[in-house]
Amino acid sequence: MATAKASKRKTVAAAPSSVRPKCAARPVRGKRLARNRRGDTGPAGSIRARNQARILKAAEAVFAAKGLSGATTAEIAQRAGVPKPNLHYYFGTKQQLYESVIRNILGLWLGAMDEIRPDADPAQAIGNYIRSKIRYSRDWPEASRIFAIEIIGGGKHVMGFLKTNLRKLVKEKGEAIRAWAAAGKMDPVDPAHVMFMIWAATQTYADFAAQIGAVLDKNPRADDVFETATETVVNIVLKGCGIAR
Amino acid sequence: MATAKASKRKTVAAAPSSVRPKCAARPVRGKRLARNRRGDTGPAGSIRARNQARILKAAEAVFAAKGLSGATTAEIAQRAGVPKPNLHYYFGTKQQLYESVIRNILGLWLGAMDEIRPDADPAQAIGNYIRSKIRYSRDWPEASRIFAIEIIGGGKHVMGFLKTNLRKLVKEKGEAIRAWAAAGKMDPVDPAHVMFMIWAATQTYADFAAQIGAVLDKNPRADDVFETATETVVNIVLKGCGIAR
DNA sequence: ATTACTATTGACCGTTTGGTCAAGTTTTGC
DNA sequence: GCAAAACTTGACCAAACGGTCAATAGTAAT
Repeated sequence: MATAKASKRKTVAAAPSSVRPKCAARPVRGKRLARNRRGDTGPAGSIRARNQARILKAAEAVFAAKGLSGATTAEIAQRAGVPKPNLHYYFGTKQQLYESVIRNILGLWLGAMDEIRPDADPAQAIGNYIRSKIRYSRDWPEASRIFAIEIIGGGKHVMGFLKTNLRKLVKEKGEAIRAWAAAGKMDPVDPAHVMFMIWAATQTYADFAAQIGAVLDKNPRADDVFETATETVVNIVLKGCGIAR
Repeated sequence: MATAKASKRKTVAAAPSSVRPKCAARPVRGKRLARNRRGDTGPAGSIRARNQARILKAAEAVFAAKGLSGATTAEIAQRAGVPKPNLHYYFGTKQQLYESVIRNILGLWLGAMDEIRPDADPAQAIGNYIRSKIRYSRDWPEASRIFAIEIIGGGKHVMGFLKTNLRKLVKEKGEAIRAWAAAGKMDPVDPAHVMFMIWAATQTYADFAAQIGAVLDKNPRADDVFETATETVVNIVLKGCGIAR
């Protein structure tokens, strides 16, 4: 389809002599042609929305496997089924595309945290939080991997998020945990480190899937792996924190 | 020093006209000049050993921060304080240098596992294992990060290690854990998943140091962070597995 | 001192890569 | 139905990169 259409268009720079007049009258360069990125969402751009989604999805896969520097725009474009300039048309530079992908991911991070509230039962709250984090590792492993690579590399694209949103969240949820401990519902653990432990233990099923699959000699995405994983992590964390059920 | 010596050597290709005779009589190409990489160790090559160590150390730092594809040979060479061709002289290609770095890291991995033996006391054995893994995360965070990036990317350079050495190790140590459970010394947990959890919870202090530092608003390498981390992880895992102390 | 080997390095090269451009087509608003 | 805006894309480029080479310098054994 695309090829058929493309064949109609004739190339113009096919002058056999390789002189090329070097574009004497370049467009002013500075006005920048006002890259038309409009309000981003909105019904007026269904083509825009569709293509952006395709490109973002492809970019997610490639960034997850190879990181920012290892990913090539050509591979992302091919995976998305669009020519490379199209990608730049929608997202500007590779950096900006990466930042768009990261922004998507951070939204999901915060959502899962809502489970933990001081008025809830700790076994329910923390248990459900762990379950949802492991489910998330199974269903969106690529998001987790991109985040992991980003943090390992120093996290400079997410430092703002970490120092504001996430820090605040840890403080809030930490208060809940401290309140539970004060009420004798659990041991007086260090809330932040417990959260680090939960994050690590749950995200490892996305980030280190290759290792887990190799060691278990199983498909790491198999249901029984995730069931045993969930059970193990929930049991150890709850019992380890002295939370009765 | 190096510069002073270099200034003595005169360039030879500085013919002002840019013709360059194109090296008509190239050395046969095929005999390959027998890249002299000797037995690798040995006292006869103290220069070799020193330079290889410098380069490996620099490579470790750069690979840990940027991964295989993000690292440039120029940056590694600069960090090592040697010119780029020197790096190729000792290690061949970037790939091969990377594999050398990886090989170094895998050695450390196995060493730390020796702690776990069936005849030991589980609280001691597992507790010490966790302590040594966290210490390792503090002292060699770069090794952990390289390993993490490698696994996230699919682990193709370490798959052999994972499917043989590590799988065997997990099976062996798993037997020990099962034996402890059978003897009533701990709960009947799934050994492999407990190990995954321990690895995740300990390595996170190397791999995710940037996140931990940002959330805690502290230097993530500070002693008190590591002490609280160790205490938290040891307590939760031991208690969570029903191991009395 | 001669020889043989090891180590050092400036200059270079082919390829890959992110990004641009201008000419084209399609869609939208009126 | 037409003009403006949005979208598409082959061809291209400069910079960066991994890697090579041949000339040179240092070192050790005889």
